[in-house]
Amino acid sequence: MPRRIGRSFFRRSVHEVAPDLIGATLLVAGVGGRIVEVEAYHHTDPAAHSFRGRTARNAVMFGPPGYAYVYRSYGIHWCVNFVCEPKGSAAAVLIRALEPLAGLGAMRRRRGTDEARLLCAGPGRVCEALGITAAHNGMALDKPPFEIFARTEAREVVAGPRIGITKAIDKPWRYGLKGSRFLSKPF
DNA sequence: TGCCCGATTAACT
DNA sequence: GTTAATCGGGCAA
Repeated sequence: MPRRIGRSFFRRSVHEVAPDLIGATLLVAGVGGRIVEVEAYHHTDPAAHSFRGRTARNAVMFGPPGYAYVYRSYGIHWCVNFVCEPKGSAAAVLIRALEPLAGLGAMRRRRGTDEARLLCAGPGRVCEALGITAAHNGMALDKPPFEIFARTEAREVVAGPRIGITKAIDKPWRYGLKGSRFLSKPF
């Protein structure tokens, strides 16, 4: 049986947690799959929402690790992060893509497509497929509806520049499962 | 208050 | 390759 990830998993550097999440399994109310792509953000990082200090939107990032930070992107999509590091670092890992494994029917219905590769390839798509909305902002990651299981097999992680940002674009803080066909973009 | 831009996506040409 | 959809944050005035 896979090991359930607890809150202490997230109380480390965001750059340790991020690659460690590659290959882990994320479920929301039983729907989800293997995490194949994430990005790391930190309050010292100009590209991070927490860079300019705490606001109503990013307040969860400034709280304790092991909680979900969900925000509205471009006024349309939802994106989910896992808050990391001791409280105050305002660091988080953005979940960018999954390999769909559980609840495929629900994902297809929510996403309006049958193509497995397009169900969870991108942060907005992950949230739509898993039914994540503002209602999940601030929820604990070790309690329902969230379930996260540690990876059980060795896997090769690749790193590269983050996507969709204009600041700190040189930082190689995007991590992915090497060779996965479920990435939002190849590395 | 008003204006611009963004950790995006899908539907265009 | 380009663009619309749509809204909160940041900054200028």
